[in-house]
Amino acid sequence: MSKPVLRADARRNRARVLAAAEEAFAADGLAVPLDDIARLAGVGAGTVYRHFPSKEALFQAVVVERLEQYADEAQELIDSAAPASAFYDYLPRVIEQAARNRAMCEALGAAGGSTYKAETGERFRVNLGALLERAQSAGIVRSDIDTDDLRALIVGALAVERYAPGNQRVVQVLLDGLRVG
Amino acid sequence: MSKPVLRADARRNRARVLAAAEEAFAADGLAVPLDDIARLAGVGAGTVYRHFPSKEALFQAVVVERLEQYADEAQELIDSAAPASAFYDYLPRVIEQAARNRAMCEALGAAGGSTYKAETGERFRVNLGALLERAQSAGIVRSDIDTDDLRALIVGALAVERYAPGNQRVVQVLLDGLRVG
DNA sequence: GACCATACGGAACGCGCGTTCCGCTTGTCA
DNA sequence: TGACAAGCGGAACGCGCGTTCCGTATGGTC
Repeated sequence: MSKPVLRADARRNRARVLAAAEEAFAADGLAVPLDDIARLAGVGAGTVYRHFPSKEALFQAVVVERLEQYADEAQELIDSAAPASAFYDYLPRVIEQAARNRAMCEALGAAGGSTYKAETGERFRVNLGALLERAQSAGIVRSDIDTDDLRALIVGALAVERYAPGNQRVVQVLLDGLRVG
Repeated sequence: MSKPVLRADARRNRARVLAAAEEAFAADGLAVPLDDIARLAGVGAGTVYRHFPSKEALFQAVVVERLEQYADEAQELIDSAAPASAFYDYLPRVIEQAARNRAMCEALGAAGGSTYKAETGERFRVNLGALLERAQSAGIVRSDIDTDDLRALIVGALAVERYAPGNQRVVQVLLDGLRVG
């Protein structure tokens, strides 16, 4: 249950694998062959499996790391920015970042996220909800949507971005739809 | 180049394969194994390949058929309904139909549709554009978006529907974003 | 009813990829 | 510095699936 203290080379290799996975998954999503990740990391396939029980688990690790970053960014805005600007700063930024990252598109878009969604990215969800509620209280965002609706909208925006990269107008339509009517 | 006149059983089997493919692709998308389709159609795998050069081609055939239906529906509304109601009738309907059909979600969402998109579904695209322009001329839809933007929005809506099925509110946000601001 | 091109079924093939295994290497600690 | 556990690489395995092949069946025709 605890950490049996990793050997130095093991620690180094683990970091390499994570970095390689981050890059490879971002570019090609879950579809990237695990051997490619191993080669990119400069290790053998067996080494990857020493550190992660499965390809899926490695993917999870990468995704969770990113979701924590997103949660951090949200937290900063919650702490320091006005409700209105915080919300409308954050949303396009997260959408753009995630759209450039196929791993995040697939992870966020996975219908329901069902199985393991429970704890994964909970902090992201909570902070997203906080940003939303503050914006709603400030009267700048329509009040008939909740956190899950917003998350769904982000998924939609990601699909749009992947379909027509860099199309500002379409994402703008989404944002305009959120404003109080 | 022409039709060498199909034998009766061949014609029957071709129809069965198409029907089975329609059902299977709708449920599971391109991921469904071709053997499953063959079994569902009550034929052998070889028979499927006698009628379609590849699984991908069969998928295409199914998708094109559906796109023609969508184009037909658009045409009817163009011919008989007022610009405003035509547009806002059509969009949710197509979104709902396509969302229930994984094949259509994947086909429409395929980034760019690049390779073969040229002619495939062109009639759908054209009619969609007509509905949009009429609604814009009537002053009921913002004028800063074009047909491709609208198509991208549909892709986004499909992603939303698949993520949170039956969520009326989210699709409503999209539609509201389209109205003149 | 017989002939034969057309069409059929499903076994077999090839390939890609996730995962496992095992003989060898290397960091660690006394 | 020697010994041993921890870690490593990459070959090998198993499986799923798209595609092909070929011996058999059958609809159309005279």
